[in-house]
Amino acid sequence: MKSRLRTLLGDAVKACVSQDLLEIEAVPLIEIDITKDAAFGDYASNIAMVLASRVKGKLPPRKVAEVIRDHIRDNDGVLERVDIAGPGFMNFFIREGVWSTLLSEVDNLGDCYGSSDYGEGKKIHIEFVSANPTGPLHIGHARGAVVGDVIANIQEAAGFSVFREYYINDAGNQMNNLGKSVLYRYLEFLGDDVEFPESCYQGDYIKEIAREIIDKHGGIYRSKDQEKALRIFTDYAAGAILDGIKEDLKAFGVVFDNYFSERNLYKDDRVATLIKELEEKHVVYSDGETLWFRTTDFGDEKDRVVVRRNGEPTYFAADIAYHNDKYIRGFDAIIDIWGADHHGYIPRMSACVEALGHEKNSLKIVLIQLVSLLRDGILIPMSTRAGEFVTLKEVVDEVGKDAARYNFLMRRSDSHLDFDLELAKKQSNENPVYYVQYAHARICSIVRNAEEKGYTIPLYDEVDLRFLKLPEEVNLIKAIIRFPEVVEGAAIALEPHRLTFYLNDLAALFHSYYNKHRVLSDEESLSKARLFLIKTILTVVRNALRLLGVSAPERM
RNA sequence: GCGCCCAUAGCUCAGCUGGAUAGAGCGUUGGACUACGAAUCCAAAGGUCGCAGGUUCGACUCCUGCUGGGCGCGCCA
Repeated sequence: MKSRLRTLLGDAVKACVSQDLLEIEAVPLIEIDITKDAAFGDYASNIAMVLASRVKGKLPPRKVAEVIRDHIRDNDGVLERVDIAGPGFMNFFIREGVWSTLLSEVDNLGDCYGSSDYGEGKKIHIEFVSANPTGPLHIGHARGAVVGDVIANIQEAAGFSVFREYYINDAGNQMNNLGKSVLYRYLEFLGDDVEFPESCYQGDYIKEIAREIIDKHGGIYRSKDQEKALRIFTDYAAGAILDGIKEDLKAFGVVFDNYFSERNLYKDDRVATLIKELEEKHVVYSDGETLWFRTTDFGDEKDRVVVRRNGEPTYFAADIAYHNDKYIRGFDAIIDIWGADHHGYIPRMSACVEALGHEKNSLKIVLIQLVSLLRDGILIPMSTRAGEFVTLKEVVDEVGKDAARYNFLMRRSDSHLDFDLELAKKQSNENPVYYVQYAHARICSIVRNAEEKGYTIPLYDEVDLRFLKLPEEVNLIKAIIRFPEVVEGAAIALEPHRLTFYLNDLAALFHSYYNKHRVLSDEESLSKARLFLIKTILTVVRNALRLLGVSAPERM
């Protein structure tokens, strides 16, 4: 509807311009807003006010609005009337009955309703989670996992071709640390007198891995060359932990197309080759002992080291190579999901993108703020280093996938989030997941009821939608029609929380309607019209929940 | 010291990229089950949008300064 009006209005403006009624340099973006007050119609546009200041001869906004209005060609008869109000708003009143005709689309598209071809199939790479395989995922990773996953889903629905990737940081010295940690525990178990260093990973999962190695191979590594043993332990531990991470993510509904190992980048000297290329482009320079990236040329506050004095490339060097690789693989746009504590890293990363010759805004970075885990309002203290943390798996096991995911999606991702375990478990009105799911189950229940009474759930052509004229019904229809716009908006803004807010609104409209009016009554035509209406609500709720990765139960 | 983010109802947060009278949930108070599921609904109370300027037809939104909180500023990852 919105886009329909936008074309209508755009054409009208063009007509005015071509008839020299309005002299302007360029037609600006036509904005159509949904009004919050029925007195202002259904949609409103500020176009006349925007144009008024740019028009040669400076016409008053209301005058501009009048001229535009006179040139609107509403061939389909969508509009009841167009008012000009306030300082120069154009208020569009949609003809009664037009709304319900739009429901045919919901019925026709079914599971696809809400999707669009906005993205034109462009290839998008989205990287998220990307936690080091040095320990199981904890609750802090969970939010990024869900937000990344849902952004990917939304992008797909908006017509992009999406590739989900997890970057495995498996090349730094933290991996050595991991191997050492397991090795020490291993030797400890075998009775050797070792002192477990404080710098090593303290978590119990290290012991479990050590125990596993003993179970499989006994003490054969005790006598082996330490360096060799360390390498074996490192690889084993990283593999085991990564397997666990994959499992935990799967249980959380997060699945990747690819796990990309940082070590891959060092094969065939790919990092070194790229750095050489960058040197030839003069974006990397040497000061005699270290190599620097000239990120200041692209807005960073200082240049960054890519190869250390000792000849070792930095993490940053690998990251340049990784992002370069994404572009080489042919992605049109790249989305990175990072913890908010990495925000200082953004200027240098987007500097790279520019230096590599790509458009600056082809890389978008979504920051995820920290999560405070609470139980009954009391903060649960966590420390990754000390191995004291609540894992993702524990949370999912305790509160369930649906509640966990939904709770992480209820706020903008760049604002702090309190996650209360007891609240997330409560099956009450304090927990918004159930509010939405309940609406779904409730509709399913009505449908079952209707079928028992001999109704078949009607198709669009089988009902007379003129029966739906209650204000509650019109509001519901408007909300249903809005769904594709919400999905598209969320995709453009990379803001999945818009979906949860929308779902809450829709569920509220439905619950209120349900409490006030009966779907199934003695009047058959009315009942059928209403059955059709709730069927479209069902479709939207189910589709939206699917995008969020939350189940839509038929009974609860 | 420099940079980034945040500040909206008692609490937790939205506010659709500058629109008309700033919204929702929780909490509080009072009400609704002899009809499709009360995990629901209805109503009321609750605000100097941190403070002060500026930009314009119009500011919670953009700019500057200040106050208060979070984070970042490694040849760590």
